[in-house]
Amino acid sequence: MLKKERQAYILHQVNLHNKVLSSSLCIDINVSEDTIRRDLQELAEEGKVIKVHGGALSHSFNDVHFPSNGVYSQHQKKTIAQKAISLIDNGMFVLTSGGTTILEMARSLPPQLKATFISGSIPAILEYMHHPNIDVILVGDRISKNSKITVGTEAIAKIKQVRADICFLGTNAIDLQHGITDNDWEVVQLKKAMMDSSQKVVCLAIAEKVNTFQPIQIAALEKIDILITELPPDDPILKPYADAGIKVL
Amino acid sequence: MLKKERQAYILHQVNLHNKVLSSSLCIDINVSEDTIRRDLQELAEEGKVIKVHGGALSHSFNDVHFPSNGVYSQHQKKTIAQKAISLIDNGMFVLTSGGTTILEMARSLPPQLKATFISGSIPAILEYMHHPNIDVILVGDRISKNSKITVGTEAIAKIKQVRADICFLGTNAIDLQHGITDNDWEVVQLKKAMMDSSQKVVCLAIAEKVNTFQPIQIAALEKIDILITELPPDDPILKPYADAGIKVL
DNA sequence: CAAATTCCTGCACAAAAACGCAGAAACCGG
DNA sequence: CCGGTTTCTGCGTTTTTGTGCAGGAATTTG
Repeated sequence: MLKKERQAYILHQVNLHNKVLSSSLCIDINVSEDTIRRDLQELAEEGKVIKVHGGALSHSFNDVHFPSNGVYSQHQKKTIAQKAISLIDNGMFVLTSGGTTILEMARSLPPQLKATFISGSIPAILEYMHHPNIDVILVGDRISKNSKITVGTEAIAKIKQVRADICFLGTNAIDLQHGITDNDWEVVQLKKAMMDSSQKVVCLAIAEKVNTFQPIQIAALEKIDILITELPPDDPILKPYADAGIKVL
Repeated sequence: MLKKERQAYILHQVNLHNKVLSSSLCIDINVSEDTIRRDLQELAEEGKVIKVHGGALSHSFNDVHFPSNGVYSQHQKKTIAQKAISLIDNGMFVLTSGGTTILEMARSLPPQLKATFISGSIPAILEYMHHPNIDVILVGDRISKNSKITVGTEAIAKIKQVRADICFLGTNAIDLQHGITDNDWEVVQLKKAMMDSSQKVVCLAIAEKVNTFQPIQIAALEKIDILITELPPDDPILKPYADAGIKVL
């Protein structure tokens, strides 16, 4: 990996998460801490970041900026993202839906990962685009402004042409009786198609979505291979899902 | 392999993957590292790539370069955008390419305008999405990271299905002899398809691009209906284009 | 205050760049 | 066809750059 490339990645991470730890960076990029420190120093001299003990901060974050209520939920999503990423190997074809959990996953993808990501979600695509080694395939069609995702028959037809290794679904609601459910008809159609086109189906859901349901069904529980929440896999809430044959992470 | 041929190949690789390693290039093309380095140096002097230790990067990496000349050029682009917008009426189907000029147009669209915009450019799509009354159709396919636009046969096929009223092309180079030209083969294919699918073809070009040319031709002058620059229509530089039958705004 | 990180300095090694040079190919005007 | 010139390419050699490592200093933390 080239120096500039590394620095661009660091900068992206800093601007994204407002902070970065040199320790985690050198694991991510797989270089020595010295290199990271030198990079941070260089970026600091150029005024791109603020170097502090143990890492660096974004310039904008210098002001006391409280990330409102998002913080805790953000942390939960990071946990989910990490678990999800462990399922992705080099060379895979990955289908993803939209949603903030997926977005968090996109942001946390390790830079050395080489894979092909397919999605119709604009925010997710933006993240994938910043990644140095990921090929991005955009599913086209009409854009639904509120979900920021492409919807329609063309999009569905395109997804059906794909044979993906794995599919990550941001999940709005999941319960034992109704399976995974949602409230946007068009998004539901899309997610159905994505499930059909993938060998493995992974649902990402923060715990507060578990055991809730929405009006429209996407799929029954049996269609799900893996369920990821921020809770430990043996949490009693998740027990029924494991019993139903779903692998819980 | 000829020098120009080699450089075109390198440029293509850079535009495709955002980076190239001189080591891998000299294996690919089967020449010495010196030759590659000399090529990269040449391309860097022409501003086509950014040379770094170990290879080269596409311009999209140092986005720091953008804001520098941005201010003045920005004003010119606003002028162009205003002229372009005057061509759009309610109910129209509009095809647009990518590029900063198109982006400026997207930002300046009057909020009451009701129209359908079709594009494969991610930045442009983001702007259209924020507009209250515009329907957005996204052309899907693989994303070229450096031009932030979808490229490939699928994208072209989709565009060919469209019958748009008007098509706006951000133009990298235009001159009397070669017509409009560009340096990315895939983008060229896309723009060709867009022109074929539109009743009217409008070229947006800041004056410094006029009377310059790039290696790959998109279309001859005759295919262009309207040319928009920031200059007044009667500027002597534009006279030959008006004489060639193009409407100059 | 003590332990654990993290940071800095100098150093060594490897990879890449720069430089000069020479052979080969293309170009060209007689 | 033929010398002379220019251009292009590859090969050593030297210089620069990037990276990791080992120590000791500085810092955070409990």
